Amino acid sequence: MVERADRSGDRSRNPQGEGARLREELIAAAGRLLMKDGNPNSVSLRAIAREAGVSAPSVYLQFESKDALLRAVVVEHFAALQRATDERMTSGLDPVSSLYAGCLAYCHFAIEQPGAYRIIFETPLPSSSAVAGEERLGMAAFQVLVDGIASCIAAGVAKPADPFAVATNVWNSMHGMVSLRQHLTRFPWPPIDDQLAGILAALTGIDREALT
Amino acid sequence: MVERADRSGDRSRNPQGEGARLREELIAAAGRLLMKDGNPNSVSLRAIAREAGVSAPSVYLQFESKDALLRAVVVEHFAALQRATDERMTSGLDPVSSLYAGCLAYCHFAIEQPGAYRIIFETPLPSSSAVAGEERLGMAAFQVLVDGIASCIAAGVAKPADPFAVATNVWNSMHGMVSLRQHLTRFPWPPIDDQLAGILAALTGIDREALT
DNA sequence: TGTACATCAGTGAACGCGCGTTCACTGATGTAC
DNA sequence: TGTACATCAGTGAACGCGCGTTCACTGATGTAC
Repeated sequence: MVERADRSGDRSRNPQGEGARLREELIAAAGRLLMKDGNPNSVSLRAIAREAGVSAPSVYLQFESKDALLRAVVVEHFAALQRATDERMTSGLDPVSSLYAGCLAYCHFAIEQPGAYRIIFETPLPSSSAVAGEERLGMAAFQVLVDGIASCIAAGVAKPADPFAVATNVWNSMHGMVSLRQHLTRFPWPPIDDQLAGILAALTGIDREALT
Repeated sequence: MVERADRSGDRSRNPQGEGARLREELIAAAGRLLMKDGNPNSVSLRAIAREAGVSAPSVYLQFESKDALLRAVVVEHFAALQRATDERMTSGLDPVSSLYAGCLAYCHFAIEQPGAYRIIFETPLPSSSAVAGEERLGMAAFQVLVDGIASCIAAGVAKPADPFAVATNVWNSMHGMVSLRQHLTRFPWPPIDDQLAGILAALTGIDREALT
């Protein structure tokens, strides 16, 4: 997806007509910074430009403002999270293991890319049309979880309930698990897959033994 | 607890020997700022001093650095959260309604004081002796939840399980509920007490109808 | 009782820094004739 | 084929700002004689 991951210093100018590549390079650079330290608030426009091997004003060739850059970064990482989750969630195996695999993928993404995860859910986006679009995207992603749970209910392996309400609970719980793990690293956390299986079983009524 | 809540401008110097009062005033000022906007990262030392009606250098009469001030703010708000929760959790009624009341108090605190709640769990504290002390405090607070759940199990109203593991799940889920509510305000959230009751019932095995 | 002095809460000016953003520019590459 | 010109990616210097922190100070209050 990202062809060039230049380190600062050895970057050469893009060929004519390809200036827009810088857009992807900047988003990738932001991703690298977010991977290093988990605090998205400390990621400055200048730091991103530096990481991309480019001067700060160059950012304005591709983005209207720092806010626009950050928005693009959020959208990109959100898409990555969605991709990782959906792939597993719709893997076509039985509904229970699909659901479990999808949820586990969500947790792993959050844990392995804490900065990316945090910027998705903690970046304060100003109310604008761009946000409305993102909101629709978010609901579409959430719907995949709702469907996964509905499938389990339909298959008779989860207890009958409103799939939307159950999905809300599952998602909330996963978010709590992964974000507390990020900040309270010394708490005696159980293995993430065990904890997830336990919570999933309790919230959906799926047999704990069926979650591998 | 805080005697003086002076607005900037009308503050008069503390009487001699009472200079340490400024310490509480600064913490209270930080609290007011955190109540207004939920983003703890945007709370600067200068802004806190301004809110307290005092010049920026005055902070250094009470705190060694901005970090020390922030640490004190975290400790203060953490204590407030613990107080609010413990009061309800150990209210002496039957174990189920105590547990539910305690958890609900936790959620309400987080929702009503989002800035305070966020600073407790999101402030990156450097590894130091102060942190170890805080960690012990945190575990003590968590133990109250563990005990509440253990009581329910002992009373035979919650299904037998490791209380520590169940408490971890409950806490994680509550954290997820409240922190996502803060950031995704347009999601169709169910009423917090309904959602909490549902999750609590599922995770502990307590009869949903027993949670009022 | 009055006066000199110590204590102590709090300040104003200044520092160097990194930030987001603007502006006039440079210099390589492609195109027209 | 060579030359003039347009296009376009990217830059360096500068701006005003708020930040955390330092430093020498001010001025009110209490104490000693």
